[in-house]
Parts: sequence; C-alpha cells; structure tokens
Amino acid sequence: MAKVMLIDGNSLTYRAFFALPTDMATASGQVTNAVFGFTSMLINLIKDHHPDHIGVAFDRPEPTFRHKMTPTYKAQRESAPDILRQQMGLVREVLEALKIPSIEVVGFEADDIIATLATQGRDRKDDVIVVTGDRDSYQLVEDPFVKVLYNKRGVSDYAFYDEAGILERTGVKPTDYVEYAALRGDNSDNLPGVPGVGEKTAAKLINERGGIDGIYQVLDELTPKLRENLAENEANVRNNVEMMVLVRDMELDVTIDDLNRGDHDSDEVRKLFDFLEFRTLHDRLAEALGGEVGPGAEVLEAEPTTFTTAGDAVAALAAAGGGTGVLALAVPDAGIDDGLAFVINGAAAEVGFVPGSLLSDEKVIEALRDLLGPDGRPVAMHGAKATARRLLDLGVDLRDLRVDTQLAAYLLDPADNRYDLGELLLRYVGMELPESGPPDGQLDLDGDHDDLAAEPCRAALAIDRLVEPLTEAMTAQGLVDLHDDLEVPLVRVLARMEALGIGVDPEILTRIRDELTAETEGLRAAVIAEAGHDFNVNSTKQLREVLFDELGLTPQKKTKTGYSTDAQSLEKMRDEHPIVEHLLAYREIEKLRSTYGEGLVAEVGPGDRIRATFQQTVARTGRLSSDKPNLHNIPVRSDRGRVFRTAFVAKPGHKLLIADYDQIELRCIAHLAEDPGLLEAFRAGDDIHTATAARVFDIAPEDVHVEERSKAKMVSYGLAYGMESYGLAQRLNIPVPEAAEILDSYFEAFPSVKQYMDDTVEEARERGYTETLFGRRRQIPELSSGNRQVRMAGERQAMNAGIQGLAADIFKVALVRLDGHLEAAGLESRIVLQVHDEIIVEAPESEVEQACALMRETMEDAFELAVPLAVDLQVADTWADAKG
DNA sequence: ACTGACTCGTAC
DNA sequence: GACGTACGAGTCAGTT
Repeated sequence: MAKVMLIDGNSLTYRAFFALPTDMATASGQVTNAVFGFTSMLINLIKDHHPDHIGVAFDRPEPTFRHKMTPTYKAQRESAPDILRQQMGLVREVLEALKIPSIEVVGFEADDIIATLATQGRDRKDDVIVVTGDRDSYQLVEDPFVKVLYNKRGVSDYAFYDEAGILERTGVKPTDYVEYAALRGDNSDNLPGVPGVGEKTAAKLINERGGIDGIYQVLDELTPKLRENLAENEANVRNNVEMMVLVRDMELDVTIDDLNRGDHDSDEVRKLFDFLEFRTLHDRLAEALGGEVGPGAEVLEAEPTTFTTAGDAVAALAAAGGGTGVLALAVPDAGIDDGLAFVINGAAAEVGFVPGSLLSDEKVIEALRDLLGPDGRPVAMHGAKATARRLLDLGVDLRDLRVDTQLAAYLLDPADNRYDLGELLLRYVGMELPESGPPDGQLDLDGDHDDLAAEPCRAALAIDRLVEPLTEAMTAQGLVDLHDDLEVPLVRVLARMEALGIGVDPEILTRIRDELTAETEGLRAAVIAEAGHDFNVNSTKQLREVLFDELGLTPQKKTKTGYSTDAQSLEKMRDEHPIVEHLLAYREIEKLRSTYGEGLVAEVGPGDRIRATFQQTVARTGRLSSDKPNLHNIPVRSDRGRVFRTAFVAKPGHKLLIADYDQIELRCIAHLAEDPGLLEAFRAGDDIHTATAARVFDIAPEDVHVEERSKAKMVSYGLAYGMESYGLAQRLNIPVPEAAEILDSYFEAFPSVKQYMDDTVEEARERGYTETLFGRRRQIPELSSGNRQVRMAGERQAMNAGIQGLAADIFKVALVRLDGHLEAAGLESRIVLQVHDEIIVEAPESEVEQACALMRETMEDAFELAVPLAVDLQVADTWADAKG
C-alpha cells in the first residue's frame, strides 16, 4: 500500500498568491510570493506526510470540455494578474528541479487529472491524499483509500477530510457531493444553482430524497416557493451535475508508478532557489527530504517565565533594563491589562511575563517607568500604539520605541491585511508561529497564567527575531527613514492624542440627537403617507418596490441588486412625485441621527471626552484613519450636519486652535508636476480657483464669474482622483462632451499636470508600485490586469497615491514636530484631533498666542515645496466656529 | 445572536 | 463603469 499525494497546482498557487504580499520580490524585481508560498507548502506536505508518490496537476488555459458544454462556465472570472501568471512558470521550474512530475492535459482541468489518478490509486488500494483548495474534489473521498487535504485559506490552514469529515463539513456523503453542489450552485465557476437553496437546504433535500431524481419525483411535497424554484431550474441543476462530476478515466501518459519522487539535482535546486532568493526554504527542503522531522527546528517556541509576585516582576524588569539592544515586548490579545511579555534572552528564547494582576502594583509600574521611560531601553513592538496609549493611562510614557514590526510591514506593503505576526515570521524568518488559544470549543476556565503567557511570550520572541530582517528589508527599499523618523515617532503623538481625547458637551450632543429623532419621526410618517402603506423606509429593497413598482417612478441607474435609490437618483426624480422630497429629507436627517447623534453620544467617555482610535496602518496611501468613532467624517458641508461641531468644545479656560492646510493636495500637484501656471498662481497667493478658471477659460481673472470659478474648483478637486469627463459631468450636472471640453482646456492650460499624471502611471506600471516623494511605496498590481476596468482603476490609484501620499507625509511631519515643539516649549497646549489636513490644539487661554505661532510656523515649515504651504488658523470655543 | 455582502452617506 | 482614501449605519440572507 503506497502513499500517493496528488496536488492541485493551480489551486495552491492561487491561494499562495493571495495570501502573501506582492512586494515579495527578488532584487531583480521578479515577484515571488506565489512561487514561494507554493514551494513552502510543498515542502511542508512532503515533510508531514512522506508520500511515496507525488504529482502536481495543472489546468491548461485552453477551453476545456466544460467550457464547450456550458459557454458561461467561469465566464465571470477575471484572468489571473500578470504577476501571478509569470509565477506559474516558476512553479513548474521548481517542480522540475525537484523532479516532481507536473501533469497537464489539453481540454481538462487539474481536478480531472487528480480524479483519474486517485481512482487508479483506489483500485490499487493505495493511500491517496488529494491536496487542493477546490471543493469539487470532495466527491473523490472514499474510505479508507482517498482523503482530501483541503486548503481552507492562506498557506497553512488545512483540513483533513475523510468520509465522516465531508459529511460533517457539507452534510452529505462524498458520493452525494456532486448532486448537492449542483443544487447549491457554484459562484466561483459561474454555475448558478437553485435560488433559495443554500448548503443547508441542498444537503437536507439530498438526504431526505436520496438524490436529485428523488427530489424531482416528489416535488409536490415541498413548500410552494421551493417547488417553483426547483422546477424552474431543473435544467441548470442537471447541467451542473454534468459539469461538476470529475473525469475519472482520462487517458494519461503517466501512471501512479511514474510519480516516483526521483532524486533531485541538488545543484539545480540550489541555483533556482538562489535565483528566487529562497534562503530559508533550502534548509527546510533539505530537512524535509532527509525524512527527519527535526525537533521543532522551524517552529518558534519561547521559554516563558511567569512572575507571580511583584518583587519578582520588579527584579526581572530591572534586569531587563540593564540589557543591551532593542527590547522586544508583546501583550496578550486583550491588551496590556492582561499582562506584558518581554524578551530576556533572545538567543535562548527566554521570555518573561508579568501578569496583568501585578500591573496595579505601584512598584511594578515604577519599574516599567524606569524600563520604558526617558532613560530606559529602546523597544520593539508589533502595533505599539494601543499599548503605549494604555501605558499613558497607567502613568508610563513609552519614550524610546525603536521598531514597530507592524509599521514596518505596512511600509513594506500597505495592503488590505492586518500584518499578522505569524505571517511575517514565516516570511522573513522562515519559522512558524504556533497558533494560540485553547482548542476549539474548549473554554479554559482555569485561565492559569502559563496559558495566558504562552501567546504573548511567543509574540515577543517573534518580534525579537523580526527586528533585523525587517530592518534589512526596509533598508533595501529605502523605507528606514520613514519608519524611524516619521511613523515610529508618530506612535507616541497619536497615543497621547487618543488618551487625551477631545472635549464634548454631552448636553449639546444629546439635544441635537433628540431634536433629530423627533424630526425623523415626522419625515418618516410623510414618506409612509405618500406611499399609501407602511414599510421600512430604511430598506432599499422595500423602497425600490414602492418607488419603481407601485409609484412608477423613472429608474435612473442600476446597482448590483436593482435600481438605485441614492440621493443623486432621487434628485432627478424629484418632480415626479411628492414622496421623493420627503424621502430626501428623511434620509438626510436619519443619517445625522443614527450615525452622528446616536453614534457620538455612545462614544462619550470619562471627563466628557471622546477618545477615538487613529489607525496608522490602514490607508494604502499613508493617510491616517479614525474609528470608534470616526472623527474624520463629522459633517461640515451642510448646515444641518455642521451643528454637531458645536458639541466639540474646549474645556473651561481653554480655546480650540484650529489650523488647516489650504489646498495641500493641489499644492502637492503643483510641486510634483512643476507646472508653471499652478506654481505661479500659488506663489502669487491668488485665489487658486479664480486663477485656474482664468487660465482654463482664457479670460482675465477679474472677469471670472462664480460659475466658471466653481467649474474650475471641481476640476481641481477631481484632478487628484483621476476624474474623467463622465465624473465631471455628473458633478457639474452638464453634458459629458462639455465636461470633456473643460478637461481638455484644463490640461491645455496646465500641460505639465497632464504630463505628470501620464509619467506617474507609466512609472508605476513599470515598477508595479508607486512611490511618494518621501519614499512611501504602494503596490498596484491592478496595473497589469487584463481587465480594462480594473486596470484603469489601478491607473487612477497610481495617480492619486503620489499626491494624497505626499500630503499625508507632510501632514505627519507637522503632527510629530508640533507635538514635540509644544512639549519642548513647556506648554500645556495639546493636540486633541487631526483630520487629514487639519490639526486641533486645545490651549489654555494664556497660551493661545504662543501656541498659535508655534502651530503656524510648524505646519508651514513642515516641508519645503516649490510653493508655500499656507495655513488657515482660527481660535475658537467650538469646532463649529472654524470657518474655512 | 453573530457574520458578511450590499447600499448608502459622511469627511478630506 | 465612469473619482481617490477612509468608517459606519442599516438591511438582508446566511449560519450558529
């Protein structure tokens, strides 16, 4: 009985590509995330299972028999990005070097090859393991011969399914899987199933009726809706079965016996791995092929010591203070209130843990103050801000954060993930970070310290190991200064801002909310009255029926699920029915009531202050974001909304100093494009929109009317976003050709701007990423997409990233310096809020003058552009008093 | 009761 | 489809 491993090469390579960051590349620029991930998975599979035979099947790009049967098969799928397709070739090369057969057959998918070989293996009574992330393979499972090792997501999340496992996972036996899937449909293959039949219903039907034929014989017994849906979609279902059943009898020119893993050519492997810069993988490979499961060599394990008395903790913290180099710290998931782990001896994996219970002891706090304060050790953490903020509450000021591995990961690839420590460790150190927490479903009620300590101790050790490789990676990409001089110093500034919060007047806030609540009730009643019956006005689905089916209004545009009811569409239907007017009013007031009225009241904390979290690793451009609550979108444009700003106040005896950059993004464009016209207008201090209008419409500045000015303003605003004529036309409510004409005139008047945009996109396309003046990078894989829409969206992102990113970089410099200057000047004035280009300082009345001068100076001098950085500054009692 | 997709709307 | 970056409220359809 031989052990046979059959791997779906496409499936695993896809998973690896989307699980790992695309900035993973060799020095020569070859992106390697997918081929690295695949190879890593392959090595682990060999190491963990020691198959006697192993083969990797691939799809062929040619249309398969399934495409011929059903032309819509996979029709909605976007073709793979270039940077993934390139790597498919590399994956074959890796397999070639390792002498592992790659199998592909024109007209068939990898699944079919696997099904054929698995069936042969079953007939020989082999032990077959199918490795894939494609659920279609479930149908192959057959005890005790064929199992599926299903790649759930990422590169290390697998589940092993035998017949019982498939039953548990899907509710049906493997032999019923195809019919079950046919009913349910498969979105990723564009094979629609039966509406209203999901996984649960499909399994229930199959099990109760014994299969699809059984179901269709006794449709009458089912509920009317279900019966109707099943009847209408019978053809689909039957077709799905044919499409989904895998081919088990393909003619292959290989057999299982050919899948012997030959001795690989070490030189060839080394050459290839060197080219791909797979340092750690080579050692892991040697180990896996050696057949020895090393003593956890690549799994990171810490040796934790939990201190149970304040005295022990104090002594250990003091000893840590005497150490050299960067001290790696980590806290449990719930935060430092549950404890603090710190590396004692990185090389020996010794990590200390101070349980949360000891952190209320003043002596321990004092020891932390010594360790982390002005004369303490430099520190490394992963996402230090949350801990720094909580430490401030405890009276400890984290003064020397030296490395933040989360910020480093963000700078290396600002992507839509959360910079998981385990993934970083795997990628940069080549070690596994064991998953933490008690086994599923097991609640550890004892919660003893050792268990709580394990996860943060491993995390601290992981951070310790990551400092060097991450620093190297940042050095290679020119990101060290951004990390050391901007993002890391900003952590303390933001932590102080978060901990302090901004003052609100709860009475004003509740009054606004209550007034809005009263108002929504009347407006809702008006909408209902016009509709003629009750319905949920907040439901777009129900609203659609009322507006378009019952009242017969004219649809304006579509969304994914039906006609749109957004404000823009409603505006156009205004004259058709009185309900529209009421609806618009209701929407406006309800938005204010729910999001800002209820939302803000719920966030008022101790001392009548709101303490938001400022996210430093979310926005792909380098901007900050704000949540719980989002203080970056408090209304200002409408009169009704703006009143919320009257609730944001200075504490007694204080003023709010509100400073915002004037046109910072447009100034960035002027600088980056070096456009003579824009530069001149900004340098002369002209009204920029009037000056722009004058040039665009070729008239004297004094002859520019409000209308031209506002058109110019729109163009300027849209500029940074890559707006096209269609968008401008929408905004200005003018025909598209007219908008196109205005855009043409604009680029004629400011030719360097057009040139800059084109150059930026071209450069980003060549490099695969954009870079701001400060060196901040952003990957834009969409630029090599085969899909025109995706690609053009990528182009707009590329245009925007350099502009928004530069503005964000300048703004961060201003924040860091201003906080430092206020502190150095010995002022009590403190930054309480920032909103992209606006900084709000709360200053004692006696300091207003000095703090204002400092703000203006610091912000204006934050960075030297080819045009001045102008700052508007107001002294006010409430945020609403600032008038732009 | 939670979760994710979707729509909508607010800011810069 | 057509303007970049965010966060969040609410509905709805799904699962637990």
